[in-house]
Amino acid sequence: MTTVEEPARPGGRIRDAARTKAEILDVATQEFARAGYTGARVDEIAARTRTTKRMIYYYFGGKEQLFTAVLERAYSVIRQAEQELEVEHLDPVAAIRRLAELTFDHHEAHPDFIRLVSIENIHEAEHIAASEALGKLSSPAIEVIRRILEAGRASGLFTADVDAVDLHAMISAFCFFRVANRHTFGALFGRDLVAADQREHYRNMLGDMVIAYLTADRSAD
Amino acid sequence: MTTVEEPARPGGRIRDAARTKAEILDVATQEFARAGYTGARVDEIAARTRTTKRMIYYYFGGKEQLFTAVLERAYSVIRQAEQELEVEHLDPVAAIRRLAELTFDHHEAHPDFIRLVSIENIHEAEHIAASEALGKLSSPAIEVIRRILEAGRASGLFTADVDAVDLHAMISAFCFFRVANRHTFGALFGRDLVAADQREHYRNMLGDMVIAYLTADRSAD
DNA sequence: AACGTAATGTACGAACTGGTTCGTTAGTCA
DNA sequence: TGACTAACGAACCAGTTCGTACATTACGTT
Repeated sequence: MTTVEEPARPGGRIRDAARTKAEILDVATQEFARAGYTGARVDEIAARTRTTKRMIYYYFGGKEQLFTAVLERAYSVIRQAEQELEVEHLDPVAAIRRLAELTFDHHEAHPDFIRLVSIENIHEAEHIAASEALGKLSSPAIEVIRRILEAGRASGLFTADVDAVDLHAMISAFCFFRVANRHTFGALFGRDLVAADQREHYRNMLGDMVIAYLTADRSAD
Repeated sequence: MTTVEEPARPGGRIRDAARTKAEILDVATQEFARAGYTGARVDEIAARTRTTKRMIYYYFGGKEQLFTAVLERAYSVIRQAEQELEVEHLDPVAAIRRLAELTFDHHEAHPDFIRLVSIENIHEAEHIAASEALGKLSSPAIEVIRRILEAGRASGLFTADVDAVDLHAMISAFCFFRVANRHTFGALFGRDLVAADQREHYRNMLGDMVIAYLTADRSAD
């Protein structure tokens, strides 16, 4: 992730707290994502690092806190990406579609993050709850959605009175499922949801779905 | 799940292979869903059974095969529920909405199954792949969807040329996400997607979304 | 240059965990 | 009724895993 590649000074150990910490986090992210929280091995993480297991306990305290730190950094990467949303200049329909596509792309580009979230849910989000950094700090994307929805309603393009968090859930659900359940879905239905030649198809499907929902005539219900 | 409660004959051990196997599967389902594959403890499963760890190895061979057996039975429960779909007499719009609601209800009613699927995806569906019973045997729900879509297109109600498997993915994504990611979503956005008083809201939202997608005017794109 | 502290490495141990060995009992069939 | 086998239980074992005690070294400061 944030790996700062430094030319490994040969012979003698180097002292670089920041690099050591970052390297541990990088490897830990991979290992936790690969095998789950319980399946991840502290020894394995240490072995794939230029430092030793001792340092994991020195810097993070233990396996549990290490996993929390991994989650915190993984979420901060997403937050950063969401900050860069520049959709104010677009019309509401295009803005929402753009937002959905960015979410789609981000999920596809970060399968490790998706796995970490799945794992954290198995553990009922206890690490997020224990984290001061992550607690109740909602995504800035919600604010963006809220403003787009407001503009869409004002201009009469959006018929429905949709909540921003709900719309975020709808978009995330589609993107998350496609990546997270790729394997069981593929095994059971013989279709790879993340196949490269299907990418545009599903990306359009998501946009169509969201726009259809927001602009649908709900009077017939 | 399929627990057959028998009055525990006091004193002396009883011999009932079927019941012992079923009881092991019941407890194993809970334990695997609770802690994940690696986190689940064979000793713990045995302890919560009226039999011993020896029997787990006697009947299933090992932890891996036990988990596979748990998955097989969990999926068979869903298959059975899907078989009972009676939507042929409904008009296409009502039929799709009905199907979506049944999926919604089933996911909500079986959170353990959702967790097992999440866990199996972390392990890249290797157990499903190793299972002869589950391999490439697609859900009967797909056939139902295909017939409804056909009728919908024929009557001119559905504008889009949507694939049955894709629509199944769309519906599942919403239902799955709501249950599977309940905890992280709740921690991050302060909203419980599975709260009882929000149930109707999300159930309607799913139906509206799917119908909007299927009946939308796609000519403007 | 001496020194103090942050950073690092080695070796080890106690508890746990999946799996097995060996022996026992209940039911059934000739 | 006696013997044969499926079903079962207790104890145990070998490998693993998180975590720590102790020793050591690099680097900034004075």
